Amino acid sequence: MDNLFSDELLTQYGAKLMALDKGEMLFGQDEPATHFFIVKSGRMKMAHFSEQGREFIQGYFSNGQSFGEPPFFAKLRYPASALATEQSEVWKISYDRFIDLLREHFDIHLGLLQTLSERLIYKSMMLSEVAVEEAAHRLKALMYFLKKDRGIRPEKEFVVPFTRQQLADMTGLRVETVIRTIKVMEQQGIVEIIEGKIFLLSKKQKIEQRE
Amino acid sequence: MDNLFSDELLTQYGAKLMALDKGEMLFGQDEPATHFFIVKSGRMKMAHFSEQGREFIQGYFSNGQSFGEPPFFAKLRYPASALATEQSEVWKISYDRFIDLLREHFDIHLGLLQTLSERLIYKSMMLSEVAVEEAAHRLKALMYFLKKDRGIRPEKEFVVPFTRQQLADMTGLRVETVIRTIKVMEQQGIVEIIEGKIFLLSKKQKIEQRE
DNA sequence: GCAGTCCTATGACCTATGTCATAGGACTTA
DNA sequence: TAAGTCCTATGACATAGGTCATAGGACTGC
Repeated sequence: MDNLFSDELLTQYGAKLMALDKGEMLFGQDEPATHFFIVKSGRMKMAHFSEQGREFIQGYFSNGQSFGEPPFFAKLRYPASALATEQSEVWKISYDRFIDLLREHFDIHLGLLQTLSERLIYKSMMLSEVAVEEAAHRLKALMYFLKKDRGIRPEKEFVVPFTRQQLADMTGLRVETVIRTIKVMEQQGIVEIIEGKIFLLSKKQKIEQRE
Repeated sequence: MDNLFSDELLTQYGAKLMALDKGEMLFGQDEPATHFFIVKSGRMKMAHFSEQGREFIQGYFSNGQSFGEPPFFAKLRYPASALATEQSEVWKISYDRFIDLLREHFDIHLGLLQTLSERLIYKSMMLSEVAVEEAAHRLKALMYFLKKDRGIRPEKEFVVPFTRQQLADMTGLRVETVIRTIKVMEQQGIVEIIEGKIFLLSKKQKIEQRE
């Protein structure tokens, strides 16, 4: 999944490789979407900033993942900004040549449909979580989604690869609330905290812990 | 937009027409997505229900609009339930034949990518709104989106086609909060309330009102 | 024509989470 | 080796919006 494009294919259809330093912005929210992108190396963050400067993280993208497609296909403006969280290389793709690529590669076209579908499901899930659930429920839903998304089997534990600040910015909570809620979840045996790292326990581990 | 499929084409690729009474459920959340659907007549609502019974409306779909594609393409479970809000007819489409349809109709395939892209932008927008903005901002963002989405020109006013309860269920607010917030927005000259209906004013009207 | 349901509306009170202040540890940079 | 910066952590307090109760109007079905 999410490795639909080989470097050769991208070059063949006119994609250009761009280098970004850590912290550098690739595009800003409300700019017209003239291109879309695929991460070759490093990691990109898509985030929205409110007028008061509050950040909401729409997603992280790394090796082989594409981003920025929705406004590109819908011919609209980017709803969020894209920033490199570390030194990164991304392929930059323009419209006409890419439509040719899709026309000539059905499997890629279908794969892209699937990628967008998966992302839509993530957004739907998070939207109903953030809209109606409280802090602990939101955090649990996000962590279990991440675990499943990374292909970790249910019976294994999962080290949450984000800081509390990042979890806060993905769930619409404040960092203090995440810290406090995670602590409560530890007491409830849902997670374990070892040297600051959050371990999401499997059901089996939860039962063992209770004994 | 959103009228990619003719009845003939759908019949040709094995779609079946289903009739639904008002209030009837087409599929429930967490069921495996074996089909996806296109509205022929009437109106469908996609909504998620929390364990406490709180409803969150993911969207409404009517004439020619498709729904249920994301879990269908991602081969996952429906993240929400689909209910008829009035007597409706929907086309029911199964996987294999539909993939053939896409293979043989590039424009429809691309159109579907565009449809999902637009929906992804709506979700991204609502997600950051619900996550970090307060009641009035969320309601404004939703109403302006709906206005634009229905192709109403900015200089024209827009009659919001939803009840306060529906607005609440689309923004994660409570109906009392929506009622109170809309009243404040009326005092601020953002909307006008005539016989209970909410009129979203254009900028021009706002200025006139202030005079 | 009236019982039931949905809608808008408003007052009183409550609470989950935000806000602000402070602090110590780990890591990076100069 | 000191100054920044980011991270986790905790206490005190504030508040937006939720909750609950109540009510009148419009509409629907019987």
